[in-house]
Amino acid sequence: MPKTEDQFKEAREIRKSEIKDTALDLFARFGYHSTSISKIAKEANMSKGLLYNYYDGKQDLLKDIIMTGFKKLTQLNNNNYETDEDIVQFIEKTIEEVKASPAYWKLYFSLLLQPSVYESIIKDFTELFNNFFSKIVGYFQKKGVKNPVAEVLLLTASLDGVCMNYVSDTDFFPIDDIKEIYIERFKQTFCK
Amino acid sequence: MPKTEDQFKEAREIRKSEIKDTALDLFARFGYHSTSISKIAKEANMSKGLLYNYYDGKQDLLKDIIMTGFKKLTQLNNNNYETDEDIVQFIEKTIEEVKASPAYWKLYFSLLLQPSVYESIIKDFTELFNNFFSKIVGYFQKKGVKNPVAEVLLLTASLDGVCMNYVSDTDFFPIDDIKEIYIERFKQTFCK
Amino acid sequence: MPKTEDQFKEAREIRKSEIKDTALDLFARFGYHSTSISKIAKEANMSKGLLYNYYDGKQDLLKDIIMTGFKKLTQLNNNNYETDEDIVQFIEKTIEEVKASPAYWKLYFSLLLQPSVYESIIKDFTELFNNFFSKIVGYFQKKGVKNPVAEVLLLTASLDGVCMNYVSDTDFFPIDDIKEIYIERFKQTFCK
Amino acid sequence: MPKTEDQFKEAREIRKSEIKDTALDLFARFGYHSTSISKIAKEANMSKGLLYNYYDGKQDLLKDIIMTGFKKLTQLNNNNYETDEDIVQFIEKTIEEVKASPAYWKLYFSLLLQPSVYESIIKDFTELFNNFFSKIVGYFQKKGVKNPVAEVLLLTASLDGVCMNYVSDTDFFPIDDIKEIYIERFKQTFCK
DNA sequence: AATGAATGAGATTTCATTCAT
DNA sequence: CATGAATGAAATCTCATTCAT
Repeated sequence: MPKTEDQFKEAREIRKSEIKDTALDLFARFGYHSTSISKIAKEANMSKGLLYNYYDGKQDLLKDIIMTGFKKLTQLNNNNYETDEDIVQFIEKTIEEVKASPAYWKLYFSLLLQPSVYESIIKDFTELFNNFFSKIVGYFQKKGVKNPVAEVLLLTASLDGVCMNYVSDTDFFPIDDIKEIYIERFKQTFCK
Repeated sequence: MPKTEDQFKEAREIRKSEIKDTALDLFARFGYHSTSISKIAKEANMSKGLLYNYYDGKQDLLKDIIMTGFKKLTQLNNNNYETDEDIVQFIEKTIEEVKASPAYWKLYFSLLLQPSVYESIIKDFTELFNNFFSKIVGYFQKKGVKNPVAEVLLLTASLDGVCMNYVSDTDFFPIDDIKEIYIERFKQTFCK
Repeated sequence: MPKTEDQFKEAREIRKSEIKDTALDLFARFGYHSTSISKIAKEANMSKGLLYNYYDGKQDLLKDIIMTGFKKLTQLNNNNYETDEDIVQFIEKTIEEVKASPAYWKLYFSLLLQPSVYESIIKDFTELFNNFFSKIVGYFQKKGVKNPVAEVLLLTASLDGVCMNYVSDTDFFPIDDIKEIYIERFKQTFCK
Repeated sequence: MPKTEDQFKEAREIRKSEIKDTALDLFARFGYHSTSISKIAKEANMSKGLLYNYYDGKQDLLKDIIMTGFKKLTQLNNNNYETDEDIVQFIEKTIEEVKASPAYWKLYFSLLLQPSVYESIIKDFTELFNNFFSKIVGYFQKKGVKNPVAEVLLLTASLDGVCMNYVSDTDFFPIDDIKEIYIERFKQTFCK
């Protein structure tokens, strides 16, 4: 008896998830360029051919991995950056997210400075970031700081650095202590 | 008149510098993996064969590039991190250095999370960093902060993030404004 | 009520015809090698698996396409090449046949010079052609021409050329005008 | 002692010719699609990699083969189609050319009806043909025939057919006899 | 009868590295 | 010192065919 269309679709999604998980793991551990399609297929216990049944190629697979994580992220944030509490929550959630998926963020950061790989993927990210950016600039404007744009960039850049250092060596980097200090200092500076 | 041995050596070093400069430029622009030896040789106006006369291979070339920058860095710092002024100077010098050689630091950050490429190179960096690290922990201990190690890591991670964002888009990122804010805030927090 | 064996057979033949039509269209438009089994199956609204239920493979499908057209052709001709009128009719019918099934003949000509594809198929064609050939040689012998074999080959080769040019660009090539001229000239030359 | 630039260039051209000759032979014998790069490299006694040093790929190689033959062709013709003798010479030269390079023309005809392969290459051919076409239409106009365009197309199509049949089986097809008949008939019809 | 997942062989292509000159 | 031809291993990708359901 042949499977129904829905059954096929579901099985397909499951299989794609397996591939994505495997690939993400390898990409994060060995780097995108040093991970071959063959390696991914072997690790996922399937033939190379089948992988190409699911994805158009390595870039396409990468894109799906990045986008899947990215969608999860957009669902996470309430996208409100008005009160002090909103900002603090944003910082906390960001760090929690990185703690939850260090492999994903390791991949993300490893691609950031590789235009040849990243450019084809980055568009949606930029859009999301710009949206978030303008909102949070508004927050700092209300605070009356001298240079709100620079203020936002310093905030996000610092967070980037913290997250990047964490994913680079999760066992060593005391992310929770640092989160605490960082938030404490943020409150001291902006929430009197 | 035949050249002396020293003259030979010097000429050789000059040629190696040319190669390094070319390669660094290409690595930073297109990424390490997307830059072929052929491209480097062509861009440096020499044959592939000659390039292999100077370097044992792509990795070896990369290592020399990274190490050359690294030596310059060690000469830069006075390696004293005791007074407030020392720390502020460290921050300033770091940012000035990144402004002076954005290509180098772009390459550096792009490799940071690619163990397969970086591992062979990173040892000396770690050593330098550890040396610096323990000294600066001392500074924060004297300040009486609760968690000096986390404090140092937050400082260096933030700086990392700022520098990485700057090299990722030097035209857009207002590094000077951010430096100013960052140092100002550092003084407010730690130098009363 | 279950279907009779004949009904089964007929339904099967209809399905095979659908496949053949689809495949012929694709082969003619994109070429045999550039048309994948997947594409044919999709275009024919069936699964690859089912297609393999009807045909043993790509070559087998091609063979059936070629043979079906070939059978139609044999039924068309009365196979009599004795009078002037017979030859003229042969020319006319050939051209009409090509006008009726340009896709088929495009495929045919595109395969003619690709032995690796065609060899397995060509045998029956050769046989038919030889049969036709000897008969038409007789016609020219009776006409008393010097080299009847060459005469037949020139006739068939010219027709080949005309047909090939027509199927290569049906919209542009004025096949009817050319047919008219060709027959007129044939009559002038051989039917005094 | 390193070779001079000219020596390299010359050696390169020789090597490219070897590759082209080998590939043309294989393409003509087995067809373009059924001939792999590996096979060409093996037959030419070189590694696949080296072949890619000379050509960007299979299509590029094909293009060079076709274009090389095409240039030879343009040099051949005096490009004058005014007198009866001009046309007769054109016919003769065409056939002589096909006799001289049957493999080339087999390849040419085998590609004619394969748009997926040919399209990228055909432009220059079309241009040449159009140039020739308009000139020869003029010839038939002066002859006062009813439909000069159709007349030219019939002529070229017939020649195509003759040539194609010849290259399809050079041993069997009596090209010289046919040429003689064809020219004789042409004279009878148009040169009174 | 019917599906599309799965395979595997082989095709094209890339490129760090070596080598003859 | 200097060249670019040459290699070979490995990467990406394709697709006719088989198979479990």
